[in-house]
Amino acid sequence: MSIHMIAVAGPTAVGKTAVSVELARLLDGEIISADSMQVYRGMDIGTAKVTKEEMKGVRHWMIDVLDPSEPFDVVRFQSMAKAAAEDIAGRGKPVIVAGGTGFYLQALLRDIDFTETAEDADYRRELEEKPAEELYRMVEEVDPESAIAIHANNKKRLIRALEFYRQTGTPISAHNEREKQRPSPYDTGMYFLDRDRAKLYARIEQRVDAMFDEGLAEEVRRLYDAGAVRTSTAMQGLGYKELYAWCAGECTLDEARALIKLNTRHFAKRQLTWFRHTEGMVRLDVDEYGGDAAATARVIAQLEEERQRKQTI
RNA sequence: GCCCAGAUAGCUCAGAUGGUAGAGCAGAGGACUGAAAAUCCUCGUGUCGCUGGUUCGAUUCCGGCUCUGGGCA
Repeated sequence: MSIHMIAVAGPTAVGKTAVSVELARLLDGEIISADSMQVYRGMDIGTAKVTKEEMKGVRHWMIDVLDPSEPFDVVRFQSMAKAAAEDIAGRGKPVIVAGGTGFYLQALLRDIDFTETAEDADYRRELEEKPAEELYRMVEEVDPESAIAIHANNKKRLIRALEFYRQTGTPISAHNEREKQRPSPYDTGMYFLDRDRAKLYARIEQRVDAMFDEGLAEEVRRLYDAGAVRTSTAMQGLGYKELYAWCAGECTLDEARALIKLNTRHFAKRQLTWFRHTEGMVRLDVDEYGGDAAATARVIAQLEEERQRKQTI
């Protein structure tokens, strides 16, 4: 029997946390957080990390598992989350994957194969120094398919394509194609929360203000004083990168606050683009349930039951 | 009250020696398979404040009015 997973996705600030906790209580499940920033210890306010009270006794995984100085990426997430899922399922409980990082959700739910390769920091550094046009020409050379798929200005993805080719001797486009065909090995139901755009944006702004009231600036200052590195994965987090600039004396606190609101809105929009286009994702408008987490969780539980019943027929 | 400068896209502004206009930001849409809260792409028609006049034609020139800055009283 394959592992039963239920994904609760959605843009930042829609209310995923509360819904996932209610759902876990309803189904007696455990939650795996699919979030690239909540894994870091000491980054609580800016990541809107679930508090002990909000957990309501539900066990959470993938939270506070790393120090901000450590790098983190999909592969690492996938292996850790997969182990957690097996642990939970091994005890006969449903796995609830909650989070807004679409890429992570996909990696776990579809069990994408990221062929294990050794880090090659030197090669990457070498590529980073080259202009985009040159990288693009190199990709055209070894992997014309990727050259079509990746925009010539997207250095990050061009570098990855080159890196992949050098490490495996095969084009990443072929690998991607293969992974795309593969169906999920799990029994998964995917739901994403959404709500009126204007309301979502208003919530984001209110939440940023609330974070400042709770001491976001001080939290980042603490990290900064502890020697956080600007280019680290942790410091790419929303709220952290802007306030890092403030710590470095590059802008005022008000400017940082406004930028955080703006960047968070942009981020929410990107998340929505991802989820809307994910095959099998069911959209739930939380406004329809009066923004009530328990009610929303009940709807998901019901849809899940129907989905599973249809499957056995 | 007088003088000066403005009044153009949601915001900040540019522009045409008269032929109905364009950037940045916001906003919208999209991509994404080892940085993903990252990285990257696409999308700009609005009574050019109102009203007379000159003109084939005015948002562009001239007059008046309204409003907003600044200055003088």
